[in-house]
Amino acid sequence: MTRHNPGMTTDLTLHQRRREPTAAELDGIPWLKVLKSDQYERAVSDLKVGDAMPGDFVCRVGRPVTYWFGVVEGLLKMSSDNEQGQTMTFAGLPPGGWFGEGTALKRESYRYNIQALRKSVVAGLPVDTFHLLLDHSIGFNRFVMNQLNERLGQFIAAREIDRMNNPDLRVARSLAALFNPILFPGVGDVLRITQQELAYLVGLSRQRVNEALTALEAQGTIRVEYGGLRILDLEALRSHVVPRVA
DNA sequence: TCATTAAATTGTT
DNA sequence: AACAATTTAATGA
Repeated sequence: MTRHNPGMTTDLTLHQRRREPTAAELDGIPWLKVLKSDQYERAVSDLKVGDAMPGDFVCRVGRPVTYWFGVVEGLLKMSSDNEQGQTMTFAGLPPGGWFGEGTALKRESYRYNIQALRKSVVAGLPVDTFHLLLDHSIGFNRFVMNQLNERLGQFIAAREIDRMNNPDLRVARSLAALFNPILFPGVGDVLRITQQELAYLVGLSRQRVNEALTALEAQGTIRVEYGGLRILDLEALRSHVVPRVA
């Protein structure tokens, strides 16, 4: 697990900067496409979006669940505070990612902090609507099931990443997670992330991340672009073993 | 639309 | 951590 202290305390985005979603934003919400017209209408009318500024909290540990959240644009991080008050970052959340279905299902309280790493657009579906869709839409159930299954795989992979001491491998596997097309269909071929942001997520220095990215590019699995990364070979990122540096 | 300037990001030590 | 180089975004004529 990676640790760092952002030291910011802002309020929940959907409570503060809430507004109606635009057509383009609705288009970026993957599960809307599986709904039948009446359910679609209901979902769209209940959906809210909010603009999150860097450091803003989308949700916090212990707060009662109000929404099922998704990333429309930008980059969020999922983290948790340990006893010593340090922050452990579990995962980065790029566009197209929806999370918290576990807690939404059980109507519990949030088990993670979700915070914006950069200016982002966050969407939220009220829990009641979430349950309504679960009760009436097979397509929605299938989406959520897929989501849960894929995320389980991601968490198992994350534990392995944590044990790895090779920074190149850590970066590669973390990137593979961010490029997961099932969990984050909004990402596509180019992931918008700075090397500094990636460094925060994987818990390495920016220099070391830069080095790893250069190696991955030389290997032909990604291409480094200004403010983002282009995926060329996802399978290689997931499994390919980076040559040991000695 | 283009040129200039500021800001952000990257590459390197 | 610091710095230079590069790329993008913002500004205004």
